[in-house]
Amino acid sequence: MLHMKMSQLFSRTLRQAPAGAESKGYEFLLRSGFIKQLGAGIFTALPLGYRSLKKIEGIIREEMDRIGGQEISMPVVNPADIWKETGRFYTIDKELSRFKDRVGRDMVLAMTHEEAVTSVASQEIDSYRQLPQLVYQIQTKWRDDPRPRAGLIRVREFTMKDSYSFDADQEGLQKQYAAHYESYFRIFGRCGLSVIVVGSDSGMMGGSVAHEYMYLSPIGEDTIILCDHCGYTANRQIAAFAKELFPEEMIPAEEVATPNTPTIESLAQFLDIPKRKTAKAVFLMGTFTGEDHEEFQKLIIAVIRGDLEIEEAKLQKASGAKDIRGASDEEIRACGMEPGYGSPIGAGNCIVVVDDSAAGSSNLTAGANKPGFHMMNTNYGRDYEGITADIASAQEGYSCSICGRTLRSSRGVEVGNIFQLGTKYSESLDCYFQDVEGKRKPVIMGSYGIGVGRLLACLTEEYHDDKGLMLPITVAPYQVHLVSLVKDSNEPEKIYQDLCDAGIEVLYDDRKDSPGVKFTDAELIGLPIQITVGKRTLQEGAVELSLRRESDKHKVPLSDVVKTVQEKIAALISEIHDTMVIESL
RNA sequence: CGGGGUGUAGCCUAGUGGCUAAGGCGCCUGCUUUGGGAGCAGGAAACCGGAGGUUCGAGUCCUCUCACCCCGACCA
Repeated sequence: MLHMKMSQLFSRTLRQAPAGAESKGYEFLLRSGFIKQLGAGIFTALPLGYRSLKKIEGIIREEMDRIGGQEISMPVVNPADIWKETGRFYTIDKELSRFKDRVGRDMVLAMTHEEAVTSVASQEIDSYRQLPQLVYQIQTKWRDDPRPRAGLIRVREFTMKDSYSFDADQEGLQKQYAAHYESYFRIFGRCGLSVIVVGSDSGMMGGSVAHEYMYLSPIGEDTIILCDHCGYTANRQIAAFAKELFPEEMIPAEEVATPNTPTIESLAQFLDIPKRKTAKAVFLMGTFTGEDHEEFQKLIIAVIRGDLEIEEAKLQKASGAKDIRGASDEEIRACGMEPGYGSPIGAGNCIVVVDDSAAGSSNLTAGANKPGFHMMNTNYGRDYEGITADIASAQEGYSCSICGRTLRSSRGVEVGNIFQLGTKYSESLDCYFQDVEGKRKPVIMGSYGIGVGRLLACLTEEYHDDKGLMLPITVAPYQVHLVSLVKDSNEPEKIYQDLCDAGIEVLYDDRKDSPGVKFTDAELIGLPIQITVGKRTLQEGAVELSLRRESDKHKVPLSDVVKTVQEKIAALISEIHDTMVIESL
């Protein structure tokens, strides 16, 4: 339906914000009657909110179709078999919800659809002639997140656009990846959301190259590291930075009494040395999955120079652990080390990961694994061994690894991501094709997601004032809010019909409420164009037209209403298109 | 999963262990009113999250439990 009378609208506006609406965007989504919460991280989209979501989905469809996507719909409930075959049934923790059907078969609620799509592709694709392929869907996902929060930003049930590319070779994947890279800028641009793209960790998806699209906002849960000079951007989970190393001539290690110095801070102070002359050992318990899918736990010792901090996502990747958590004192002692005075020197059965800051700097003071004692002048390679990797957390103020300038950090919300999956899923689910020479090869895949509800949530954070929402015309539930302040006249009804007949999307406030109520609601819902039909102007044969984002009203003769509105709509749309920034890979 | 908090009508809130649980917004009826959340009159709507317990008596105290929110852990 293009139009709606407010007297008929299913939802209603709230004068007061329900308790628990932390952010403004979320508060207005609730107050304007866009959404309603049903449970933790579970929401109903009411008519207005659903219309906005469908607008966003419409933009996504157009842009996916533009790069050759074919829309499909895959089931939310999957047989667990395919998830067992890829191993994710075992490697993903409680976030993946499982249940048994009546016969006792293991089932899962799909949190993403790599398994399902690869399974179907394996049956459809046999030849290089059928490649490349791109399919997408806009489908419900369930992820039993340990902590939903922030309204629609982080929910358990949500709608996601997920697309999957299938290619015969790496070049093909690159091409589809690049197409998505650009397409996403068009999608977010058309919605009116400015985003930045950052390099990211591939997390549970596996694969190598990945990017995230970030809406920069203090409410974001991710930390982004940026270099304003050379344009380097990355999620902190993988962000690199330039580390200064301090190699020296190695000198013999020496035990030294250091009472009451369980922290780097206290140790450096006690010995009167800079923190960078120390090696910090952080102990974590890693959960690993063996060949037979059996889980086991192993202590991980992460060694890093004392002036830096560990980035757990990097450590997890470097150690190969499926999960990582802080180790208890007992667990540390069980491997022969002393909490607060620990180091990998003489460590028992555990995995040692050494940050290159510690490996590349000499004569560092590390724990002696004896309460109250440290070892001075320890050296990687001589006194202990381990995997070396970058496991340090990038911080604001550090130096850019590319250009050397100072890095900045910002908070961001991930609204989209693109992954180069490679052959992880095609190999495990037997999705092979024959190439020109008749050779059997696994299909090379990519996977690409956009959170639709999260995108709307970000838009409401970006587009509001103290009175309510002011969504861009491309995503607002309706284009025009027609407010009638007159009775005993059928002129508003006529205007309403004329606008509808012209294909304009109108929300018509035909209620018997007072002007104040109507104006306030119009501001709260915040449709981009408002037409007010009042007694005075009507006597002059005119109505008033205003834009939500501006305060001034313009008189428009009755005969010009449709035309003027059409012009305004066109202007607002082209304004969004004109300010769109599209980046290429 | 750890820490903290909140559950009283659709929404926001009040309610020393003591009569029939109170108010505002919203809702219904009637009249009045129509350029910024109107007025008057009348009305409907709550087993006070749930279960136990203490007590002559529990919305109020105790125990357990459930739900939701916030911080952290976690997370595409």
